Amino acid sequence: MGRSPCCDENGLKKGPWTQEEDEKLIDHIQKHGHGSWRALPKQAGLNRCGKSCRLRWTNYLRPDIKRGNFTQEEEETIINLHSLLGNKWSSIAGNLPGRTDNEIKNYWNTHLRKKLLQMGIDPVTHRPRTDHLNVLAALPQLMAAANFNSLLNLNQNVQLDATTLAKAQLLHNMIQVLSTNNNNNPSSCSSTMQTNNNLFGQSSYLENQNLFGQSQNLSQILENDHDEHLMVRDPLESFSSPIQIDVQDDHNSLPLLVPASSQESKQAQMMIKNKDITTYNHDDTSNPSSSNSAFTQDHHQPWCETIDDETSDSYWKEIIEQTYSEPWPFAE
DNA sequence: AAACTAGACAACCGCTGCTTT
DNA sequence: GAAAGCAGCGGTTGTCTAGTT
Repeated sequence: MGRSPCCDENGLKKGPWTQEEDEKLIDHIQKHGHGSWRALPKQAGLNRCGKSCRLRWTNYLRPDIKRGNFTQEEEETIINLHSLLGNKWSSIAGNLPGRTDNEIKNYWNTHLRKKLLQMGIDPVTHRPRTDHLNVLAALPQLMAAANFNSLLNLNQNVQLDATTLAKAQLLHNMIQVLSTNNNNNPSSCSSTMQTNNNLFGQSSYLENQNLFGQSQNLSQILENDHDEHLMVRDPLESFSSPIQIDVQDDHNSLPLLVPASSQESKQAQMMIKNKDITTYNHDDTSNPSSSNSAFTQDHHQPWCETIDDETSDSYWKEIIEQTYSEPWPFAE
């Protein structure tokens, strides 16, 4: 497709538009429509390329453009759609009347992306960040209080090398944190969750995405009993009882931001394509496979795969070093 | 008051896909 | 079927402004 860019032509003005240029463009389009963008500048008496005119019109001068701050509803829609569509800004903009792809893209990059990062959510995958610095942000204080000696005592009858022991201890403490947050006091959850609540006024996103993402991150040690609670098998189960975590089935919660399966993702994209976004509801009880159980059983699979792939020694070395703020004590 | 920095957003650039010739 | 033309998309850059030192 060999074609030289239209803006290669010499002498055409670039940069910010003046009011006079805006008026010329608006006047011409109101009278004649834009027709061929390539031909428009000449017809309108503008020393610009057609591309520049099109962008100026679609992103700024169009009369149906909505100005002003994004509402919370719009924010949620963008995040939701972004989790389904990725950086398909024009598709996202198609579901937000009055907003342009450029505006949404800018808003994402300057606001929403940061918000998600602060919440410990990867803005690309819409899953808990895997850099474990954030995932484990709440751990250090608890780790300090952890009774490592008791673990050693408990392990006296088991042959474990130091590395395995450290891994087990870390998992053990992570589960303690998770079970504490869930069993004792829902309001005393991690700061990450509180941040999330502040953003959306609801906690469901994080309950689905982050907290249980963490639980399911430990897939090798968890067992889902397919009811409304998760049976957490402690990695050191020979030394302690399984921990039960209650899962609130909040029907008033926001829809899941990430489809439970690739099939569901396709379904969502189809609906968006058909401008039927409002009908996309993960909690559709008429279809059991799309209910929350889909999340708890299927959705976590990629996340588990991730952790499975990362259970190398280097991965653990990094986690343990960061958690204990000490050098890896088991260097080869 | 000047210099510097960071955030926000408008605009540009290069590429892609569709349509036309 | 190939080449050319075009509009649109997404990533990136440039510019402006407000806040900080």
